[in-house]
Amino acid sequence: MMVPKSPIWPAKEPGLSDPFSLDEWTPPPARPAGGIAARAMAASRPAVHLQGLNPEQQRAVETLDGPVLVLAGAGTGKTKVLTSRIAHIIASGRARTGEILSVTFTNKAAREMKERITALIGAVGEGMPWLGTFHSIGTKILRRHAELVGLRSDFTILDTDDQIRLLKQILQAENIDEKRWPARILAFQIDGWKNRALTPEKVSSGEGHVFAEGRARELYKLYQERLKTLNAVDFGDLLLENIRLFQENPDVLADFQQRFRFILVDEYQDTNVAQYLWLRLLAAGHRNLCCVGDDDQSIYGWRGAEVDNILRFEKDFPGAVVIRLERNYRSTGHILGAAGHLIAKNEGRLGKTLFTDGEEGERVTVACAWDSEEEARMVADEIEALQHKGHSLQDMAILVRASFQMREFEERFITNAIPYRVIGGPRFYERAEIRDALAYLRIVSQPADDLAFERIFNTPKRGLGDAVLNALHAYARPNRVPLLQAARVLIESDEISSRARPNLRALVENISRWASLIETTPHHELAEMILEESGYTDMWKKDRSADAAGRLDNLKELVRAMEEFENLAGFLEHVGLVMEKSQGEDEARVSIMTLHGAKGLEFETVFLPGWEEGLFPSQRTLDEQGRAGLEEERRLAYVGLTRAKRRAKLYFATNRRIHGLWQSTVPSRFVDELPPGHVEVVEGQGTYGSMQRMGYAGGSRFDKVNTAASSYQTPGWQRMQAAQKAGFTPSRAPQEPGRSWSAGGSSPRTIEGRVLASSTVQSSRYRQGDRVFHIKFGPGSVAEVDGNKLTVDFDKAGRKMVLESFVQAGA
DNA sequence: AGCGCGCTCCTTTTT
DNA sequence: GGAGCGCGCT
Repeated sequence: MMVPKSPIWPAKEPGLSDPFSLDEWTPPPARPAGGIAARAMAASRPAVHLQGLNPEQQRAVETLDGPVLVLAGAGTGKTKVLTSRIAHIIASGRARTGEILSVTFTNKAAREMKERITALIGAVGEGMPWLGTFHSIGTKILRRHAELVGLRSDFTILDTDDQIRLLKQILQAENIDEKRWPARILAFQIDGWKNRALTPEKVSSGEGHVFAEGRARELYKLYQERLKTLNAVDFGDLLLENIRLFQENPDVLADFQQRFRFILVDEYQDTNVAQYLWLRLLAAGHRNLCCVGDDDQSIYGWRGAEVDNILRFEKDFPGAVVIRLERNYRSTGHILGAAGHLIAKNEGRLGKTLFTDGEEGERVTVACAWDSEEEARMVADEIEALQHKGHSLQDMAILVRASFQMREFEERFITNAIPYRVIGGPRFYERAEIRDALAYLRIVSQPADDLAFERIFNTPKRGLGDAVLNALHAYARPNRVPLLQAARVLIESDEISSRARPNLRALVENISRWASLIETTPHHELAEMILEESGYTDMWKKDRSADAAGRLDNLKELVRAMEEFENLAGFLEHVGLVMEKSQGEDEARVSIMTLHGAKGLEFETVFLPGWEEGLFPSQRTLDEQGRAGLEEERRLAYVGLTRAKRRAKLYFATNRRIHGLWQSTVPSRFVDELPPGHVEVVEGQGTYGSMQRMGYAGGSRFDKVNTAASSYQTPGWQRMQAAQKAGFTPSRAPQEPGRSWSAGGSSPRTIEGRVLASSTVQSSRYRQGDRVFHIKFGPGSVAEVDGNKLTVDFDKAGRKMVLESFVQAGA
C-alpha cells in the first residue's frame, strides 16, 4: 500500500515490534505502580464506564491503539463515546489524566466533558489538565515556552477588537486609505491566512495582492512585528506560534509527543488547517489519535474549517480505523427520514444513514406564511397551542438562519406575552464596559500594553485628546518604549500642553500607584479601587442612558467573578479566552437562536422559519462559495432538522422585507428536497387567507396550495426579468451545473436587493401621483420616485418603499 | 469636545 | 430600514 508522504507521520518501520502495543507498554520509571493495579482491577470487575454502550460505541471506546475516526451522526452519543473512552483509558491504566490530550472547540463543550468524565470516574476527571479548547491548550503550551518564539510568558491575547484597532494604526502609519481598505477586511484576511497556517512569508504573492494594491503581505508582516513588540498574540497566533515552536524546537515537540499518550478531538469536521497541523505534530509520537466528528454537520467553512480534514482522515493517518455511529437516540423516524433524505443530496460526504428503533412520530410540517410577520404569528400560535397541551417552553426553540430574523419573533412574543430567551449575541467580555475595565487591569499589570493604555487614556474623559496621544506616539515610536513610559517622560517636558499635562500626570501616577498595590491587595479589591478612583464607575453612574445601570451590573459581575481566581494574571487569562455571560436559568422560556448556535443542542419541538431561496440557502453563500456553499447550507438545514426530538416545523414566507425593501420570495429548494413521505404540508391558519393569495412560480410540490394566479405573471415581474436580461443580472457566482435558476418555469430568485436597488439609474416609468397596485399592499399612489425605488402611499397599508418591479400600473 | 449629517453596509461566530 | 462610523462644523 502506498503510504502518503508525510514528514510528520512516519510509517511504521518494519521489523520493529510496535512499541505502543499493549503488551510492550510499560509505565515510565517514575510512575507509581497504580497504573498496573488499576488495569488488573479493570480486568476483574465489570467496568462501569462501558455499560450502556451499543456495540459500535463500545468499539469506538475500546479501540485505543492507533488512529481512529469516529463518524458520529447527530444524536448518536458522541459525547458519551468521548467521555467513556477517556474513562476507559484511565481506568484501564493505559495513561494518567495528565497524559491525555483532549481538545474541543468551545469552552462549553470542554466543561461538559469534564463534568461527564467526573460523573464516570470520580474527581480524577476534574484534574484533566489537558482537556480544553484548542486555544486554551495552545496558550498553556505557549506560556511555557514563550521565549522560544520571541514572546514573554505573560503575553496578552488580543481579541478581534484589539486586532482591528492595531491594524487601523498600521494602516494609518502606512498612509493607506481606510475608507477604501478597511481594517476589518484586512483582519479577516489575516485570520484566514492564520487559519491556513500561513505566516507572512508563506502567503503567496498572488494572494497578497488582494488588499491595498498588493501590500497585504507587507501589512501582515508589520502587524506580526507590532504584536511581538507589544508582547501580544491574537487568537490565530495561539496555534500558529505553537506550530512554529514545535517545528523549530524538536526537543520541545518530542517532549509533548511523549507526554500525550492519547489524543482525542471533538468536532473534528470543524478543524482548520492550523489545528490539523498542530494535531498531526502532537499525534506523531504515540499515534493514538481519536477524532470524533460528523462531516454532515460541518457548518463553519466560512471561518476556515476544512471539511476536507475529516474526509481525508484515512489517507492522512494510514491504518486508521473508521467507526460509524448511526443509531440515533434523539429524534423520531419521520424527522430522521426527512433529514437523511435532504443531506443525501450532498455529494462531498462520507455517507451515513441515521436510524432509530423509536417511533415514527409526527411528520415534519411545512407551512407557508404570507409574510414574515404572519410567519412569526403562526409560530407564536403554535407555541401557545403546544403550551395548552402541557408542553414546556423550555423544550421549544426557533432556529433562524440570520439574526435579523429574530426581531420579528421577539416582537410577536412580547405582544403574546410568551417568555423567550435569545441565545447568542455579544458575549460578556465583548461589552464595552467590560473591555474598558479589563484595559485598566491590563495596563496596571502590564505597563507595555499600549492598546490597553490607548483604550482607557481618555475614558472617562479627562481632557486628553488626539494632540496628546500623537505626542506620546511621536516619542514612543522612535525610542521604542511603551506609551505609558512615553507619558512618564513627556509630563516632565513641554511637549504636552499645560492644560493636559496635570491630567496626564494624574493618570500616570494613578497607574503606578495601582501597580504597586498588585502584590499586597487582593485583586478584586484592587479592581474595585481602580474602577472607583479612575472615575470609571462614576462615568456610568452619571450616564442617563437606559443601559447604564446594566453596565454597572456587568462591572459588579466582573469584580465578583474575579474573586474566583488566585491572581490578576490568572483572571486575565480566563477572561480573554473563556469568560461567558452568566445566564440565569430561571423560568421556562422559548429559545431563539441561529442555526449555527444550535449545533449540539436538542429540543422537543424545533421551529425552522425562513426557508426561502436567498435567505436559506443564503444567496451570498451561493454567490461566494458556489456549490460548496450550497452544500454547507444544506448541512445547516440538516443540523436544524436533527435538533428536533419530536417535532420539526418549517415555515416559509412569500414576502419578506430585505434591506428595507419588500421582496417577493419563493420557497427554499431545501423544502422541495424533503421526502414527501415524511412531510406534511399544513394550511396556514393565517387570518388573511394567505394560502389563497400567495403565489410563487415553479414546479414545486407546493403548487397544489397555490390557487391564485402566479404573481410572477405580473407586468412588474416581467419588467424585472427584462431588466435582468438587459444586463442587471445580480452578481452570481458559478452555479452548480444542472440546476439553473431560471429553468423549468422556476423564476430567477433575485434576492439581491442591493443590486436591484442601486444598479439602475434608468428613470422610472412611474411618476408622482401614479396609481399602482402591489401584491402585498394593494392599491396606492406614488409619493416619490428614486431610481427604481418607489415610495408609495398605499390605501390600506400606509406609506412603504417598494421596488418598482413589484408593482403594476393602474388599480 | 460634542453633536449631527451623510455614507456604507447589511449572514453565520469561537477563540 | 437602521446601525455604525468618520468627518466637519460650532
